[in-house]
Amino acid sequence: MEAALKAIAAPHRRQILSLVRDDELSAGEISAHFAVTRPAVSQHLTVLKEAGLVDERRNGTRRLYRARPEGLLPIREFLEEFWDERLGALKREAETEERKKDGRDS
Amino acid sequence: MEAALKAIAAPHRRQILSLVRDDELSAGEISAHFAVTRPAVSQHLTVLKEAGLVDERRNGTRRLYRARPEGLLPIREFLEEFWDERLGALKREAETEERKKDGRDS
DNA sequence: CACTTACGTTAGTATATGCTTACATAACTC
DNA sequence: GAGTTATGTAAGCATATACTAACGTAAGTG
Repeated sequence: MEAALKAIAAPHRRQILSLVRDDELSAGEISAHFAVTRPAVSQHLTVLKEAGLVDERRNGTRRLYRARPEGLLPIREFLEEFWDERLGALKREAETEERKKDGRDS
Repeated sequence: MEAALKAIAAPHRRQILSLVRDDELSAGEISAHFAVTRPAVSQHLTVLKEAGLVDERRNGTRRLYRARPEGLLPIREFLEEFWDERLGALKREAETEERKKDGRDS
């Protein structure tokens, strides 16, 4: 999860992910969308690939990339667990408050 | 979302978040859980606070922190949208394949 | 009011990151 | 096989980040 989080923490990489979410694109097509140089985009693609967020497929001299949404699952699970258990904690606190207010205490 | 993503991309900050998820803790209590110095933790708390991921409350000389799970919502939404639309794209592709196989084409 | 406690803030440093330019490579094209 | 196309890799640089040690400060305590 660590790698995936760091990967999507950078705006350019999120944009790249969005680009290859629905379409499989070549490195060149991807870099055409950015102001930075092609090697910079290539480096971002490497980061995304190592984080398991994109798949790479070679076709002739081109390399085609496509999003790999499963790579985001660990992050989703982390967030959902955090969220749900926090809500659970709030609920418990509310119930504690309720008991206090009612003058009950067990 | 940018700030929240960068905030949770650092392991120490995720650990801090987990610590204050269920309990409100003071800066000192939090830093007691880490090998790094107290100022380092204090800096992490500032980052988390500015990202909207924790609330700070002052009580005498102490500062009490607690997780603010709503701060994670934008990230959750980003991930869920990404996920859902990607699945949609896969579905459309599958249907296209289906049509090809069947020899139909409209 | 001196003293302590619980903190944040500053300055400095080492490492990581994002980028560029220059170079290397692998696959098609004649 | 020489030349072109598509792309990754390496070296170098500027900025950001995570940390430490030293200092500043506001709120309680005698």
